[in-house]
Amino acid sequence: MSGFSEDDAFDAAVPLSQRAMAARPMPYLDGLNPAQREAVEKTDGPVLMLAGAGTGKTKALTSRIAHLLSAGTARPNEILAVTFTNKAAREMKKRVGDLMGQTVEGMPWLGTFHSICAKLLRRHAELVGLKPNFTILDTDDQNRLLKQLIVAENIDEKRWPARALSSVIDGWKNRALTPDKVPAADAGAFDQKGPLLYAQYQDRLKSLNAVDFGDLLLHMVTIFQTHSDVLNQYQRWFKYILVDEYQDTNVAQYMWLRLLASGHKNICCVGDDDQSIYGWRGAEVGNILRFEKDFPGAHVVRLEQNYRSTPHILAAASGVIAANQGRLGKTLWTAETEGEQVRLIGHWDGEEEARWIGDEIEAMQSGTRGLHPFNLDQMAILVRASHQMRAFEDRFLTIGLPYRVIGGPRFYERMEIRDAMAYFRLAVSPDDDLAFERIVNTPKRGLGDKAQQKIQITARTNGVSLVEGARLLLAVKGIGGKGATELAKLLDGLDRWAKNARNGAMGHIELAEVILDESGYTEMWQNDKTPEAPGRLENLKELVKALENFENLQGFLEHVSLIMDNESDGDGEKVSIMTLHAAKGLEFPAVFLPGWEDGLFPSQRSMDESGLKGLEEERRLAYVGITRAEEICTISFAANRRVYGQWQSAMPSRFIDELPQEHVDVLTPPGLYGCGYGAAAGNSIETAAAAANVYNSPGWKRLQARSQARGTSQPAEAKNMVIDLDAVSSFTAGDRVFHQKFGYGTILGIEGDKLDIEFDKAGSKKVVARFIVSADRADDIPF
DNA sequence: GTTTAGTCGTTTTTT
DNA sequence: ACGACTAAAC
Repeated sequence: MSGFSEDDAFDAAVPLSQRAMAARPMPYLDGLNPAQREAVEKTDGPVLMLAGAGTGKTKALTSRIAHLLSAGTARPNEILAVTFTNKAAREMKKRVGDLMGQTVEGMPWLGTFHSICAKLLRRHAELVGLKPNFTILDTDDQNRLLKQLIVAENIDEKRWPARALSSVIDGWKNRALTPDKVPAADAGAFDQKGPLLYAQYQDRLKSLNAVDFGDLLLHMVTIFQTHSDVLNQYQRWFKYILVDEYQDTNVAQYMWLRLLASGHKNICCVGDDDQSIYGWRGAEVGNILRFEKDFPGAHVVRLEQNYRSTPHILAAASGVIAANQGRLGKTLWTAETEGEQVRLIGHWDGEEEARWIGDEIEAMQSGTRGLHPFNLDQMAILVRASHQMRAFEDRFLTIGLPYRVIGGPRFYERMEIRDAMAYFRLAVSPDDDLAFERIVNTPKRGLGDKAQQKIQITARTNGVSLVEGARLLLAVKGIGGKGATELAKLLDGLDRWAKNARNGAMGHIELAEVILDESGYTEMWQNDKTPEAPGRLENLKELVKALENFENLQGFLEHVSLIMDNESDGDGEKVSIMTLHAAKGLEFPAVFLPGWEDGLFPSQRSMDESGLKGLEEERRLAYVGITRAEEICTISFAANRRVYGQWQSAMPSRFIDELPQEHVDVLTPPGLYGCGYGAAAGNSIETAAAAANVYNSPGWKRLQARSQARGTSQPAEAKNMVIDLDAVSSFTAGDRVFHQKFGYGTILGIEGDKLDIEFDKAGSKKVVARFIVSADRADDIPF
């Protein structure tokens, strides 16, 4: 194989300054504690770095790379360093660069599992029947393809939806099972048709010259297993292997690593079994638990000194996680002695919880909580499930508290971005059938199901792409009316754009703008009156801006499927709202953990589906949540919550009882629960009755009284005392207005700096005036 | 072919 | 409660 030629260029490129560093002292070792130093200096043989939360894992990992490089033990291109996310990879690259005191030229093999596998697979694509320029399908493409197969098999797609099949198939791919290796035990999957459809799907992918995310790993494992010459090359090449977040690896990733490491055995895996929270998507905690068996003679280093949280917070987290079985075991400690206890408070319902947290954030921001003032960026709300975010969004919008939601749909999987990309893909390669299907009737061109079917049939009978099929169909007048003119226009445009893309008559950025313009796609959103439309137009602008970093459309498309992140909402100080999963790896001075109720957290579904295993993963999630906090950690729960429209009461999370009392400051007075109401209610009528009771119950009154007395519950209105009269005075009752989230509405009245608005879709709300735009100006919100 | 009513399924999410 | 998606009416 000639696989290495392109990277051999790096050999000669090792700068002299870098080679000379071997002779210099090693400044990167100075800031390390003994355990970290051990993890850095023990370079040879298998090493397991058990790094608890906040123990300087990334520091150790990057120092280790710096050590290998500056001691001359390995060249940058001989180190394989894998992460799970692009963000982590970027961070590591940057920090290695910082440590080396210069930009490290190279490190071509520092990246995510997927991006590294994509790179490898492009070199060896032919070994699994692909061309090197294969396209990488995302989940949406994947589902549409599976749906076609399901329909073709005459399966009721209602009862057996494509998403279910895709998760079955992903499950197999995560376990490195090709269609011929699916175990008999799984034969019944997806109504007995799973294995068959899996095989069909793989064939279809091959004929499209495409792979899905799982294939990137799976194909490489297959290649390594069946072509020992290729495997041997890489075993020799990658002298040192480093793996981040090892507890999150699935079977396929594990096999891939083992195959690569079995030569030199210089593999260093970093992880924390207590932070394994991705079991539901194939991660095997077993991988990290088994490490010493898998790699005999493994050296285990424990990083246990925590630099992030106060002693109380650490103790609370330890208390919770201690209830789990089968841990490798770590005891976090800190040199800190000061700090607040973990705060715990119960609320009447979810809305009150959101109200209280909003007030508390404002209080902490202004420093009226007896603590130093906190910046909004330093505070975060971490929830179990994303639907919990809504209560906070609603509340914060009403009181005018700036917030940012982390997570949600990724930039590149938003509808408008995917549509635009489909246009670009077609301009670059007109035979991209999936792209054509996507945009043929977007914007509406009068080409519905029937017209599309005709195109499909024409294309198939002539053995050509859909674009060519459409052309043929048009030539024989197989289609008429508005659809025909529009289709002709589209094909015409595609030709023109393709020509421009090839000859480079205009810059690729300009070309992208022209495509979006001439296709009528931009116009479609400009005419759209839904509240999302302005945001979508903005996203399109951002997409075009992102093109600046690439040479041409082709290059952009090559990388975008693996690399695009949504790092857009960076401006301004805002409170972060995110799921516990999204918070892993982050830290905040102040953290709010709402919704600690049994059934919500731990999630009932998780416990039902995975039993004790599920519960333990939920507990690790609790551990992750608490350990995100540096100074203040506030856990809360609500007695009642509206879930799927129905009021339900719940018991406080069992995890709350696992918090060690001496490290918790209980803001909740006793008596809210267990007074013979609420908890035992069986149906909604009883619940409603119980609810009415609770409101007047002595326990509830005590809770209210005590909260007032302690000063935990007073609203901190200080900030809103200054009424923004300018903002208010530009409106009068009856005005038509527009709001980013709620859409269009009519002003009912004005109260202070809040406007009482009846929204067309969202109902009536009181919203701070500065979030409101007059409806006739909604179209030209500056982008 | 497009609009509108009705049903269904609601964790967590990267690549 | 709500949003997404599908089936029937326009």
